[in-house]
Amino acid sequence: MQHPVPLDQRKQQILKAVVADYTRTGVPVGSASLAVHLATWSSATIRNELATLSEVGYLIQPHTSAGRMPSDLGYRYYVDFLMDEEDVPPAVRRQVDPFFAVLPTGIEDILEIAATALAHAADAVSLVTAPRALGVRVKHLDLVKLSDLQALLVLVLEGNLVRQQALNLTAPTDQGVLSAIATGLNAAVVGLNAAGMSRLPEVVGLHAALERDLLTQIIAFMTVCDAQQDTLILHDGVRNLLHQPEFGDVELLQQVIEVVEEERMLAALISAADLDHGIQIMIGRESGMAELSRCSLVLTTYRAGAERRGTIGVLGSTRMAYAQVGPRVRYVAQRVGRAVGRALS
Amino acid sequence: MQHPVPLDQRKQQILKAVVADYTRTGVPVGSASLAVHLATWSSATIRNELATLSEVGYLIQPHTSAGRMPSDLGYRYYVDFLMDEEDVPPAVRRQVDPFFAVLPTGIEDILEIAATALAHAADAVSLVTAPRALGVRVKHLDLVKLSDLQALLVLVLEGNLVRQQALNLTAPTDQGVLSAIATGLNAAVVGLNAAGMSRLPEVVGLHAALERDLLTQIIAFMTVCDAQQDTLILHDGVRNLLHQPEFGDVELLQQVIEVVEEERMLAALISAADLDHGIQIMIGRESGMAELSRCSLVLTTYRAGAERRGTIGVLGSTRMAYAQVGPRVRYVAQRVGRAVGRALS
DNA sequence: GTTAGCACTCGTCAGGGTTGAGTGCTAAGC
DNA sequence: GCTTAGCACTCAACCCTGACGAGTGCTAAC
Repeated sequence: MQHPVPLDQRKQQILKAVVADYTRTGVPVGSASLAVHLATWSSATIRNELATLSEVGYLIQPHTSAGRMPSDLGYRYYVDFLMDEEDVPPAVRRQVDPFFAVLPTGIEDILEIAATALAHAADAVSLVTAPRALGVRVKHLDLVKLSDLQALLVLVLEGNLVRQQALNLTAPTDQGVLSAIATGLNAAVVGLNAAGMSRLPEVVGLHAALERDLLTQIIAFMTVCDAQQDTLILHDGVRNLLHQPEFGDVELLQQVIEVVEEERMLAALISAADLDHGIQIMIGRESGMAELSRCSLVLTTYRAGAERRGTIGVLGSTRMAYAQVGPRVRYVAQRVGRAVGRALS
Repeated sequence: MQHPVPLDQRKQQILKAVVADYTRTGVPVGSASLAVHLATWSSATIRNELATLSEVGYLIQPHTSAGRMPSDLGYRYYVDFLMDEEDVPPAVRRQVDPFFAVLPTGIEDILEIAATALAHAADAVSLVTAPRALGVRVKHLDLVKLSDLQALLVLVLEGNLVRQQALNLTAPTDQGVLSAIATGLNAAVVGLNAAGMSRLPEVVGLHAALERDLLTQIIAFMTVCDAQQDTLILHDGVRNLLHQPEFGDVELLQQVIEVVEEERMLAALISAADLDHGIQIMIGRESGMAELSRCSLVLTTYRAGAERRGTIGVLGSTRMAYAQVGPRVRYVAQRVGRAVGRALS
C-alpha cells in the first residue's frame, strides 16, 4: 500500500461523514446534507474541502452536478484511520448463537451452518473454507470388505475428520484377514502423516505383500485428501446482494455470482488474502479481480484446536458498513472456531 | 390434471410453433412470423386460430397489440402431447462425461459434480438430493477413543455411506476395551437397521452396561442419519438464470434465489414431485409456490445400486427448452446413478 | 479563513408525438 | 364454409423536449 495523502482534522471528519452517509443511503452525498450533520461549518466550506478530497482521489463524483462518494482509496483511508468499529449488537448475537447451539456431527455441517449464520449476520455473501489439515496425522484406520477384490478404507484423521476410499486388493481376501491387517497397520501408522508413512520400514509378516500394497494406496489417498481440503469453499447469501441498489444492474450481478459459484476463483481470491493481521479488508479493485471491482471482501481466520485454521469472511458491495461487518465476521469466526474445535475434540 | 381441451391438427401445429418460437426468442410471437414457418396458411388464418387458442387458455397476450406466448396450460399441452424430445447432442455429452471420468471418493463429491454438470448441460439451476437410505443397514462399525469419557463412533452403512458421531462414555474406558466392544457389537448388529437394533436381545458379558448404553446412542444416531439424508439438497447454476431476459427484473430473481438458497423450501418442492413416471415436469404455478410462478421444474430420479434413489433435476424459466432439458436431465441422472452405484459398490 | 450569494451544469422525470408490430373484423374469393 | 386480403385500430417502445432541482464552482464580502 502506498503512503496515503495525510488529511487534516476537518478533512478527516468530512470524509468520515461522507462514508457514513453514502453507506446508509447509497446516493452520492452533497455539501448541504453534510452541513446538517457537521453543523460546525457551512455548506460552502464543506464544498471547498470536498473539492480537495476529490483532487487527492479520496472522493469521486459521478457527474459534475452530483454529490460525492468515496473512492476505493477513500474507503481505504476510512478503514485504516477513521473507522470506529461497532460492537456486535445483541440482536445479531441472538440471531447467530442459535445456529451453533445445536451441535452438528461433522465439520462440513458446522461450516455450512457458519456460512448461513454469517450471511445473515453480515447481510452479504459469506465464504467459508474448511480448516486446513495439511499433513494431518492418522488416528485410526479400518478396512471393510466390499467385494473379493475391493476393500473400503475408513480413515479417522487427527481432528476426527473421517475419510473413506475404496482400495483394490491384489488377491481375494476375507474380512478376517482385512481386520488383522488393519490392526497391524494401526499399530504402525497411528500418529503419522503421509510423509511419515512413506518413510516406514519395510513390512514383514504373513500378509506383507498385501499390506505393502494397501499402504501405498493409503499414502496416495492421504495426499489427495490434503490437496482437496484446500479447495472446499462454501458460500451462502447470494440473495443478500439482490436488494442492494448497486446490483440493480444485472450485468454486474452476473459477474459477481459467476465468481462466487466458481470455486477456483474463490480459492484464488482467498489465498491472495494476507491474513496475518487478524482481519483483512480488500476494497474494490484491491482484490485484483476485475469482476469484483464494485465489491469488497472482509476476511479473517478461525482457529480450531491446535492452530488448525480456516478462512471465513464475506463478499459484499464496496458500500458495505465496514464498521459493523468486521466485528461480525470476527464474532462468527470465533464461534466457528469454538464449534470446530469442540467437534475435533 | 384436468382433461385438456382437444385441439385439431392445425391448432396443434400452431401451438407447437408458438412454443418453439417463443422459447427461442423470448418475445411474444405474432401471426406474421408464424406464417413464415407454417407457409401452408396465411397470417390471417393463423390469427383466427391464435384467437381460439387464447380463448381456451393455451396462449396469453401481454397486451392487445402484442403477439402470443404460451400459458402454463399451453406448455402443459405442449409437453404432454406435442413435444418431440431431442437427443442429447454429442457436444453436451462431451461436456458432461469428463465430470464423471475422475472417480471421486465420496457420495457427496459425486453429487456436487452432478450439480455442476447438470447446471452446465441444462443451462439452468440444478438440484440434486442425496440417495435416500432410509432404514439402511449397518455394514461395519468401529469405536475410536477421543478422551476418557468420549469415543468416536464410525459407522459404515450399507452402500458404503460413512457416518461419524461422538458418543459419551459412562466411565473412563481405554481403546482396548472399545475395540473389544466394537468387535462384539459388529457381530451383533451387522445387517440390521435402526429398527432391527432396537429389537436385539439383552446384552450380557463383561462390559454389558457400557455396551447397552452405547447401543442406545448408536440407535439414536442412526435415526438422526435417516432423517438428515432427506434434507441434503445441492444446487448449482444460479448464474444461468441471469442471462435470461425474464429475470432482468431483479425482484423476480430475488424471489427465485431465495427459494433456491433455502433448503427447506427446496425439500418441500422436491417431495411434492410425483416421480413414479420417469420424469416430472412442473410448469409455472403447478409447483404451487408463488415465488416460482415464472419457473418450471424438470425432475427425475436416479437409481443407485439396489433401488436406492435420489432426485435430480433443474429449475429454470418457464420458457425453457423442454424438449432438450428432459433428455439432458435423464442423461445426467443416468451418469450419477452409475457413479453412485459404483462408489457404493 | 469562512461564508452568503449566484450563475451554471446536468441527471431525472413527466408529457407528448411518432413509429411499428400486431391485432380483430369485414368482405371478397375459392 | 373455409380462407385470405385489406384496413382500421391498439398500444408498448422510443425519442424529443422542457421543467425541475440537487449540487457544484466561483466570487466577493465579512
